[in-house]
Amino acid sequence: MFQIDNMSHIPVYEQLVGQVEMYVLKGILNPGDRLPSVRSLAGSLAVNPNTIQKAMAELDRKGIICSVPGKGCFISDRAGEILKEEHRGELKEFKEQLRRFRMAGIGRDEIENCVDEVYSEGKK
Amino acid sequence: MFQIDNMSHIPVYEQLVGQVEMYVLKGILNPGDRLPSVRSLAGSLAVNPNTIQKAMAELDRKGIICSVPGKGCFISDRAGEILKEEHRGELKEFKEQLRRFRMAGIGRDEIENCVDEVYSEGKK
DNA sequence: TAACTGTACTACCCGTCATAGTACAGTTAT
DNA sequence: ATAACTGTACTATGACGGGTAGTACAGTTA
Repeated sequence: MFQIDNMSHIPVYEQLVGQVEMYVLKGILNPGDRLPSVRSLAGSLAVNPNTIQKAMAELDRKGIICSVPGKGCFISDRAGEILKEEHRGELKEFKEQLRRFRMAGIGRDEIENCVDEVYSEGKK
Repeated sequence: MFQIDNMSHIPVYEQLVGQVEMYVLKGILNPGDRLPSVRSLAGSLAVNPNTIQKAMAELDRKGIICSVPGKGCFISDRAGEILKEEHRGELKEFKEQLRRFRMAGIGRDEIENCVDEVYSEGKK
């Protein structure tokens, strides 16, 4: 379910956070679902338990999961809601990227093509 | 002309690289233009000369500027061309971002609004 | 000659990422 | 109750990158 890219410049714990969030957005992980334990994840991913715990702590801090000592880590009820709100906030940064594209001479039609392509994926 | 945000998590030398590239794309810096010297920039920006030099080395490596010992650093003839090509390569990453937005429930209309807004800025 | 230019090099500080090992408290099944 | 799990906390260590500090060298220009 999870996989780590050791060659990536992105920290391992951030990769984990990102993958959990992605699975939540995709509906693969749903509220109440239990994540693998810190130690089992550390074993299967060949990563130090502390690194896994760091990812769990971050997810718990954001409200994506709910860590319960002795029981495990569970997807929070508001996980999807929180993530969607977070992405909405990234729209500002998105505009900055668009402005850079425009200055780089990338035409509006090229952008429109990308949007059309992505938002047509998986449609009937 | 240049300014550094010490509170940013982005390395100073990367901020400098980004600003030079931005000015090139905006047409404020043009081929042949001479950048302030390493030491004067270090002084005015209150940054170590080594940090400035690191930015210059990176810009020289990418072909954006041409460093000439004893004379100075000058905007390369192909600077604009190189930057536009670089941004074109980022279209793939742009699509990934779009997919994340779509999964986060951001509608196509919201994206279209952003595109329209950005590509309408500064138009007659 | 003097004052500039870019460049190279070493040394050091600091923060982050990751590992390693230990320990403690809560939960669950036997 | 015991054993085996669960999350959590803590210290110590090593590696790496960003940044500073200082020095030095070679090319350019007035």
